[in-house]
Amino acid sequence: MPFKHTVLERLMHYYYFIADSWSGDEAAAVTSSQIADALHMDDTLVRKDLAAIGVRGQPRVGFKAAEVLAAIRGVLGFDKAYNGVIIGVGRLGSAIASYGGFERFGLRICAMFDNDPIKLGLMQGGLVVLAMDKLPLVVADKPVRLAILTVPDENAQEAADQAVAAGIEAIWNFASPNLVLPDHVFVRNEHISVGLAELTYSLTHRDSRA
Amino acid sequence: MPFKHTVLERLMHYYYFIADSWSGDEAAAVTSSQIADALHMDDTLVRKDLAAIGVRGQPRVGFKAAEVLAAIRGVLGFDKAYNGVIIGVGRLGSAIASYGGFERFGLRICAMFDNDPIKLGLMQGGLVVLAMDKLPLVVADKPVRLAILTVPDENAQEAADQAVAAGIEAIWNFASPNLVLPDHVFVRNEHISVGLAELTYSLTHRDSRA
DNA sequence: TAGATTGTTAATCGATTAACAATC
DNA sequence: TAGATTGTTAATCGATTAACAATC
Repeated sequence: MPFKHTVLERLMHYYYFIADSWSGDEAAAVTSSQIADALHMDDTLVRKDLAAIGVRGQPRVGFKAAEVLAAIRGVLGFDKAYNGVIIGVGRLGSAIASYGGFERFGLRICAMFDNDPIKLGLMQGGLVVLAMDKLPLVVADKPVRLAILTVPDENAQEAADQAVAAGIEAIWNFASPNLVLPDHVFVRNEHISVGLAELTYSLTHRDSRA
Repeated sequence: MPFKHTVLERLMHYYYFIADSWSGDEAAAVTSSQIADALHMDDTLVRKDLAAIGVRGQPRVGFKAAEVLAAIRGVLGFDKAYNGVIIGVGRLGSAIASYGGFERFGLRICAMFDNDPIKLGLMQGGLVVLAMDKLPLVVADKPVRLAILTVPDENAQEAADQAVAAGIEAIWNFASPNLVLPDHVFVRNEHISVGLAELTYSLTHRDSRA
């Protein structure tokens, strides 16, 4: 069942809302309209989404919070462990390395790579910086499935090619260029400019609203 | 005309593709199918989008690249200047401060704020770090319309409230919590976990593909 | 039981694609 | 002119919402 991007987004929102408001009580229930109200959406859509991931509710009661959380973790893959590496130890790469929130979702950053000799060996968020030619070894050894790409734009394609050659299956691309890669490699682009476009658009057109 | 998010994304993609492949020749043209092929989409949709932002093409020739670029800049607001501030001088805030790519889209970062006394006065990307109580002065003085929020999750709501009280019109939220703010404030959430969800989902279900 | 909530079918809505006439 | 490409209407598709019977 190929989920569209927005469904994943919604599941993530459900997850945060339920996790945040959950007492920890195994039997605690949440209704589709509680979720819908909090997220400003239709309750039917919430039930559809939950049905799609195999959660059954109870009439007059709602859905067991613990069950919903577990189902979302399962579908999104948070209950499995993945190794990831960061390629490009600039400011952004360092910031991501020091972010501790990935483990909660099953992602473990296990190494950082950079070609700048000055950065080699440097500790960043508890990780040593290795030279790019060590990438294939590390990928094969752990094994590593995900590469987080935080290199300068002009190096993005080459670094991505090296990652794919090493056996990486998915790339989280924080550089601007759209990478040209084999179809079997999954790419998620995190271009900052898309968010920026939405913001400048809203600022430009806000006078005409309300 | 309230554009949906995805339309803005597409316009941004058109912009990058045309800007990258453009010779600089004022008369150079690009056809809807050139754009569509490069971006793996239908050429009719490209023409619809371009028509929606008021660009007229020429049969047998295509659309003038320079005209399309100018129209997109106009719609997205890249041709106007905005001041922005960064609130929260952690690693991510510093990384954003040192990113030089915003000016191209009309956004100028003009100050950074943090409550940690150790960070005050520190230079980051050419900007001095100021205490949060200076925020209203700076916002009113420049004036500043956008706040980039890179504080720890637990301080996000409070910092957002202060920004709104100071007169900020839009917030670019890099923290996890969904902010509760007045309707007139535009919020763009940049939760890292949405991208992460897409990646772990793709890694979990990749075996069943192809 | 009565009534709140789920689960599901049908209707609606909007966005994308197909078809094709108009244009240069 | 012939033919490539635009512009636009009609058809399709998929996603969201409405309606309501089933359930506990």
